[in-house]
Amino acid sequence: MKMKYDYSIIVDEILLWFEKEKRDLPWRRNPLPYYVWISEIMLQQTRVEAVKEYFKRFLAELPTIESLATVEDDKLMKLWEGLGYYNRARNLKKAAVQIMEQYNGELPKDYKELISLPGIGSYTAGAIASQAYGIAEPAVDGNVLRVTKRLAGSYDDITKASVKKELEEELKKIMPQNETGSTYNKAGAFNQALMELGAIVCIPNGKPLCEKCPLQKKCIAYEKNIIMELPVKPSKKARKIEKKTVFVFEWNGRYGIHKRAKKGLLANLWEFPNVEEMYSISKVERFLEKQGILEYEMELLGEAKHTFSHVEWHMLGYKIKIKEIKKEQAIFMEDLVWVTEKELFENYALPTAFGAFKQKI
DNA sequence: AATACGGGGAT
DNA sequence: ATCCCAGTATT
Repeated sequence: MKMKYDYSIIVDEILLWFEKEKRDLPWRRNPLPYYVWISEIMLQQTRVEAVKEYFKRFLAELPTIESLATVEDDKLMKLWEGLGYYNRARNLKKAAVQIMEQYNGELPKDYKELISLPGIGSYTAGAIASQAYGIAEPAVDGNVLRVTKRLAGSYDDITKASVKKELEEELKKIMPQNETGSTYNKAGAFNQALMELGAIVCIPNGKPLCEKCPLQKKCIAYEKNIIMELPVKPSKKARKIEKKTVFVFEWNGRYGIHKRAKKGLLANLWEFPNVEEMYSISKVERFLEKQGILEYEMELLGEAKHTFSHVEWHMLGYKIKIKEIKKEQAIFMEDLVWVTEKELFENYALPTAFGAFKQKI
């Protein structure tokens, strides 16, 4: 038998706590819709600390929606390099173009219009509507799920979309409305307060700081001493392992890099050319000969491992300094672009997965 | 309802 | 080694 928790009883207390304890974050200084939007996209599945510098640099380079709508893709990717989930950046630009064309260059206020834009789902639509426009829409992220399920002492599986949807509907009913004439954005503050509590008090991984929690007396999980059991989140399945041999080719003082496929992992980003499986030195020698690379110096760059959310790369790197090559045989080399070290570092977005070898260039 | 999609910090 | 982060889009 499932007990409903009445979240309306926490509103005033969590708002008071938030005003006292909230962190000073770059995107809280001036909640313009564009700033809120960029910060919320960057913060998806990404820690606050990681976002701070990316946020500042991004806005210094692309200060307006119009500048985002017209930015070169390579520059956009370079600004996002290392932040991960690169489709977020592509969707940002797609949405910016749409906003210029359909919304007269201004981010819409309406929740349904927001959620129709690429990269904006229920969480982000609620975050923008509430924080930038003061509209009473909930913004349910991982923090909010954790905090509310602990408050309610609920064993709901928070990985289920239905659980998130139900919580959104429940919170929407008790969201504080902004008072007319007031400059205090209660709706935006309430959403942020729940997330802030989740981020700095009711934390994931390890013991939450219940002694610092303003809602301790209203927390069922605390009362029943089941804090560590909540929230319920079934473990995910194991990652698969992919082995690769990565080549850092140097030729006439330039490095050969390759553009990845348009779809899939690290889509459209640059990489050092690579093949499946880990090649021994003798296998590399045979491979290079087949490619018409007749004279070269080989240097073993060693192994590197990179873990993605759903796959793991085990890589073995070789630096190949090419002296002589018969280009007509070099099928593998055909679509390489040869760039200087300076260009590689300044102009081409190379994912972190290749960082171990980029460093040994 | 599952799965793909990055990277890093904390335990 | 595992978890999980101010999630969304696609299958």
